[in-house]
Amino acid sequence: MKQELSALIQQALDALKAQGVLPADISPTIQIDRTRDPSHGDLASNVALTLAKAAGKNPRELAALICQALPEATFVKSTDVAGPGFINFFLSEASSQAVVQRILEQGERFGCSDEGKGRKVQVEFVSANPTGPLHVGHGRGAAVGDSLCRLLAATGWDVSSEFYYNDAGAQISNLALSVQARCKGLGPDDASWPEDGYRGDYIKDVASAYMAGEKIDAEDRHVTGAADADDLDAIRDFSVAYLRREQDLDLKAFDVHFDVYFLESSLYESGAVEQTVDTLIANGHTFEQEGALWLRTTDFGDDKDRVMRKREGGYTYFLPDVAYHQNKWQRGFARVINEQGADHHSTVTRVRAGLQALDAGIPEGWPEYVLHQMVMVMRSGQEVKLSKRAGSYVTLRDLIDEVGRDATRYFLVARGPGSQITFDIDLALSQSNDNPVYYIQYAHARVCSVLRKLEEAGGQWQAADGLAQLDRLGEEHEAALLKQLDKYPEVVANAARNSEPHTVATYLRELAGDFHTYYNAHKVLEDDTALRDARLALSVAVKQVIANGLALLGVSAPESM
RNA sequence: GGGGGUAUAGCUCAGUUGGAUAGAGCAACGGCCUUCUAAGCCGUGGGUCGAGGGUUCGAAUCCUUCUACCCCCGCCA
Repeated sequence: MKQELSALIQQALDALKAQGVLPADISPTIQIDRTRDPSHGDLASNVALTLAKAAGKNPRELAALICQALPEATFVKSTDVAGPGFINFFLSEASSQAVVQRILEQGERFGCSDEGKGRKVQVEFVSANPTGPLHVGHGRGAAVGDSLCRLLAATGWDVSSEFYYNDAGAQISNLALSVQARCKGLGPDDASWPEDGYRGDYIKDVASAYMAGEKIDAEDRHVTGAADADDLDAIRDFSVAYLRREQDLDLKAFDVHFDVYFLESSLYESGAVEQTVDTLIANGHTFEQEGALWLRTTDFGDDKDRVMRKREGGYTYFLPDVAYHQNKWQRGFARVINEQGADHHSTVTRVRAGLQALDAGIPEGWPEYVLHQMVMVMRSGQEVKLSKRAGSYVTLRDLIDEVGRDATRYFLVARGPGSQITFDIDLALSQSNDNPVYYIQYAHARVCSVLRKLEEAGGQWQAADGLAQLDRLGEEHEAALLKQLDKYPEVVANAARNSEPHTVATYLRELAGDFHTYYNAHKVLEDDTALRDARLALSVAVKQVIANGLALLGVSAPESM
């Protein structure tokens, strides 16, 4: 619709140029916006404002001239010059109502687009090391990352979700030692408890499962407990598999799925890390100092140079990071989006710098990052500290079990990643109406309820009947709904393009609000069957869009509440 | 000291990429269930958009200088 209007304005401008009213050498980009206030029509353009100076006319006068020069079009009912010089467009009822038909025809595909054109995109998120259950921060990453995947898939991208972790580093030896200590009956307060060991109770569970010879099936590995407290290698393998499985269960309960699990250790095994070092050296971006090998990341915008190979010979985590992203590049992803906690933001410049230094033709802004801020957890008015080592943090599973998946997901994805959020457990537990996810789901359930009511009364409704009567939708509340529904595909496209899933949540809140208002003001199941059919069509369209939108957030759309 | 983030109603947050009179929810107050689910609706009150300067027809939004809070700044990941 915006495109059609834009074309009309272009024609008007051309006509004015031909008449000599406008200088021939101007070529403005024509901007069309949705209006906020219904009295401003449905769509508006500011061309007259942007062109006024070049045209040497005052904006309102110019707007009037453009209006007069606009060709007739069936979908435009009227135009108006308003405010400082906006051109307001009032669409014909038929063209506003047509959105209902599009929704009913396209069903769950409504809102989808082909913007990605089948190109490959990867979203890496969560990427927690297997040293403990997932906490709320991981939950936020999971909610945002998974929603991004759904958005990208809906907009025509070939999406691959990826989970990256380390099963071999210092953290993992630490884990193995902790489990071993538990196997031997030690506790965190004993003198011989490993320094920096993991103190959480879950370590005890890992130990007893290991000693019981349990068989562990994680998504990407399978291990049986050797029940030998002296075999540290066996303990390590078992512990990693056990905690990976725990995380899998957390993610499954959250309805989050990964296509690929990628091991940091594989980068060493394949020689990718060595190759990366060699390339960086060959490209002349490195230097040696005090026995360590450095990469001159300051050449690429970093604020200081970084060590790649330590004096004692091992690599810092920075190097596998670069090797890993080179690997992603080689896999042919047009876009890579890394969803991480904001505490990792310093790696952004570093990794990009490393990739530039490879001189492999990787774009400067690649990969993209979505960084989410901390999640503060409150209980009884007090902050619960998130500390893996202390083992006293609130796990994602706790929240899902207590609050429910839908509410947890919605809460974690409904706000911009940049905003710090406070997860108030008492509030979430209190079953109060504070959580807007119910508000949205309720709108969906209400439509289902109306349909059930119709059926109980022996009535029937078919899409075709409703679509034939769309011109009966003349109420103000109906106009507002139609306009809101029409906006949906744009919301999805923008959310996917800008990696902002929370805008979908905001949109759904508005749509649900519009529907509740409408529902209270007008009866759907009218005796007048033509009117009834039209309103049912509109209601079913609302139900469809809510279901589509909630699906993008990974939240269910219940038929009844 | 350097880098990043944030600052909008009492509280939690939106704000359509620079548009018209800045919006929701919660909290407060007042109304609406013999009629499709009241997890709902309607109404009232509540704001120097952190502060100053700049850019222009027009700024919560862009630039700049401050202030406050959070995160990062290791040859840890």
